[in-house]
This record gives sequence, C-alpha cells and structure tokens, in this order.
Amino acid sequence: MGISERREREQEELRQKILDAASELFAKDGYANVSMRKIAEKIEYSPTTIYLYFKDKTELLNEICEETFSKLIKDIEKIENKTDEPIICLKKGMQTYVEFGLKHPNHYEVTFMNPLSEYLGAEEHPYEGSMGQKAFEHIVRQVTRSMEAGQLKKADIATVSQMIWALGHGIVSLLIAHKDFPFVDKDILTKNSIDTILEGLKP
Amino acid sequence: MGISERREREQEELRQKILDAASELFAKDGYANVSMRKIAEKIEYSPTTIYLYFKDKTELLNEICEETFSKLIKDIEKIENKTDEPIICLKKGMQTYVEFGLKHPNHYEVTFMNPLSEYLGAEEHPYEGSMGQKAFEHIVRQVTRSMEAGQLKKADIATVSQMIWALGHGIVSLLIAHKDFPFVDKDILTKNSIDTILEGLKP
DNA sequence: TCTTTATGCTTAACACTGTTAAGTAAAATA
DNA sequence: TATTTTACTTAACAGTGTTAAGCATAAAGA
Repeated sequence: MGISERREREQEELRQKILDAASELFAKDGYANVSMRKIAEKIEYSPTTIYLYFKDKTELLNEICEETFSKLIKDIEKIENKTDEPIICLKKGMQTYVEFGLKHPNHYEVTFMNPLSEYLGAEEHPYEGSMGQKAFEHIVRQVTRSMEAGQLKKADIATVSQMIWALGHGIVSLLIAHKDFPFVDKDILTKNSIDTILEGLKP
Repeated sequence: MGISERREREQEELRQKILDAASELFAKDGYANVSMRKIAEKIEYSPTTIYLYFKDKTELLNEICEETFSKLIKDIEKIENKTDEPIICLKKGMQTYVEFGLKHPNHYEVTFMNPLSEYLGAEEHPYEGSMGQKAFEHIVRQVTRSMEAGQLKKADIATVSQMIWALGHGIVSLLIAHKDFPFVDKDILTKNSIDTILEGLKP
C-alpha cells in the first residue's frame, strides 16, 4: 500500500522544512536568538508542531550542527586523500578547521563553545559518534602518521593531538567571541600558530 | 550632615549585597541559570530593585567577572615580581591563567567564551580597560621581555602574544565545554602545550 | 457506504525569563 | 505640619521553551 509511504514522505518533507527554516534563522541570528515560535512562523505551522518532529530546541539545533560539521569532515577527508606527507596534511587540516569555524560561527559556538553537556546531560548528546569526535579522530590519525614518518618527535599521541586541537580551537573561539579585539590578520595568526607548534614538536 | 553619607553607605551596602548574592548563584549555576528573580529572592528584595543599582543582568554579572579576573591579574603580577627570567615568568603566567580559568569556569565563560560583544554592542563593555585586556597585556610584556633577553626568537610581538593566548584559552575552554571528552590529565596537557609552543618559538 | 479509530496539527495554558511604568509608603526637607 | 524626595514594590508587557487537551480530517473496519 502506497499510502503509508506517501505519509512517511510527507513527514520527512516537513521535518526537512523545519530543519531548513531553523538552519537559516540559526546561521543568521545564533542559538539564543532563534525561538521555536519564529521557526514555526517561518514554515507557517504552529510552534507545537515542531515538537512532533524534534524532542526539543537543543535536539533540533544540534542536528543542524552535526550536519554542518559533517561537511568539515568531508573537506578534511578530501585533503587526506590528496596529500601524501602526513605533516602537510595535518597543517592543511588545521587551516581548514579554523577557516570552517570562522565561516560558521554560530554552528561552531553551539558545537564547541557551549558547556551544553552540563545542562543536557551527556547521555543525550554523547561525544561518542558525534562529528566533533570524528574531526578529532582525524587529528589523532595525522599525528600518529606524522610520528611514524619521523616528522614529529615521538610523544603521547593523545596529549599531542589535544594540544593541537586546543590551539586550533583557541584561535577560532577567540576570533568568534572577541570581535572587538585588535587581532592580527587571522590567516597570519593561524599559519604562524600551526607552524610554531609543529616546530616545537619536531624530532 | 551625616544623613546623606549614611544613605550613601546604605546604598553601597545593598549594592554589595546584590553583587554577593548574584556572585554566589552565578558561580554555582552559571549565567543562564541565574535569574533576576532568584537574586532578588535571595536578598529579600523585589526583582526591580536590582535595576536601581545595575543597568541590566549583563552589567551585574559583568561586574562580578571583572572583579574575579582582577584577582587573576594580581596573581600574575605576583609572579612577575618574584620571577627574574621572563620566559619562566611567561610559563608560570600561562599555567596560572589556565588554572584560574578552570577554577572559575562560569566567570571564564562569561568573560571569554561568549560572543557577547555581538549582542551587547562593544560600546557598553569595551575591551579597552577591561581585565581581559590587562591580562593580555601581561602576556605581551613577557613576550617582549623574552625576546629582548634572547629567550624567544624575534618575531611580531602581537602575533606571538595572540598565539600564546589562543593556546591557553583553547585549553581552558575545551576543558570547560567538553566535560565528557576523554582529556589527558589537565596539568600534563597544559605543561606540554606551553613547553611545546615555547620550544617552537626558540631563537 | 457508514461508523469508528487513528493521525496530524492547533489552541490554550503553564511556568518561566528580562525589563519597564506606575504607584506607594516612609523619610527628609521646608 | 505640609511638601517633596527617596527607596522600594506591584503590576504588567512581551517574550521564552514546553506540555496537555482538543479538533478536524483522513484512513480503516464493518
């Protein structure tokens, strides 16, 4: 029977419509300035309809962020496939990470800058399987390869990976959060930072 | 006449009472979970009374954060006075920064992790004169001295300072925001990060 | 075809939030 | 003692996320 299939299709369409409307508002105004009522108005449904498709506001915007960050992972994987030397790959990966974060500041904020786990409970949006984890695993892989190739000195992989992530995250989040601060050119800051930390990690 | 002086004193007392109540709630529950009504209830005044002493919620909590971070600056200045070698001073300063941030996660969040400037308008809480600026200026000074002493290679001071800040901030904000992430020991991560970036900046 | 059940959405409401305008009792001044 | 000023409160506005209850319409069963 094609009826239930049609209904399923219609449901999926509305679900996507909600995601699209929310995504647009969210990218423009940020998490705090997007309300369920505004999303509802945009799609011309009542606010409560959204709750038939998403558990709550957090789940809705979290899904948007996950989708966005899956694009970052694709970008990084492209680099991985194109680049031979792992340390070059690591450099380019970091540069991509920073650029991506600055291009999607609201998504970055929700995914990486908010202590959501505190309020949400880690069970509902676990680190395991998230796009954040996948992105980090790429750092780990490139660090491992760089060490194996003798391009980085041998050290604890987790520590080195987290250190590199902290630097990249620090640049992105500072630039996002302090728009009035007199930062030097972001590309120069990024490039110098990456070069410096890798210099410090040389064999 | 002592009357107006007594009144001034009483005003100052209530103002401080508001600050203390807000500070306690804020340190415990974070910005989002502190409401004007809760603060009011704690001090046994009506919510609107707070607005006679503070322009709005942001100004109130911002004042608390500024006060807290002035303590960090004092700590850093102590180190500066005790330590001769500028690069050691820089190291200890960074370690202090990270420890301080982790000790006051909610204050750190409001001061450094929120893109408040976007919504508040930079005019009302300008970077100029803020505790954030003062803390950063200490980094700049130590970087300058380290370069002059030949302990760091000569490079653009602003770039190097911002790079160091980004790393410190990255560590603090990641640890605060991702409580469920399997970080390596925070002291090890901090120490290694500082050592590595300074290694990369050697002459 | 007619009745019943289920689906999909809406209206109304709750319990909050920050914030403002208007009002009130007490204190200080004249 | 009458007036003005001060310090505070009550009531309300406009908004938030979210839930419970209701209501048409579409599907399914008799």
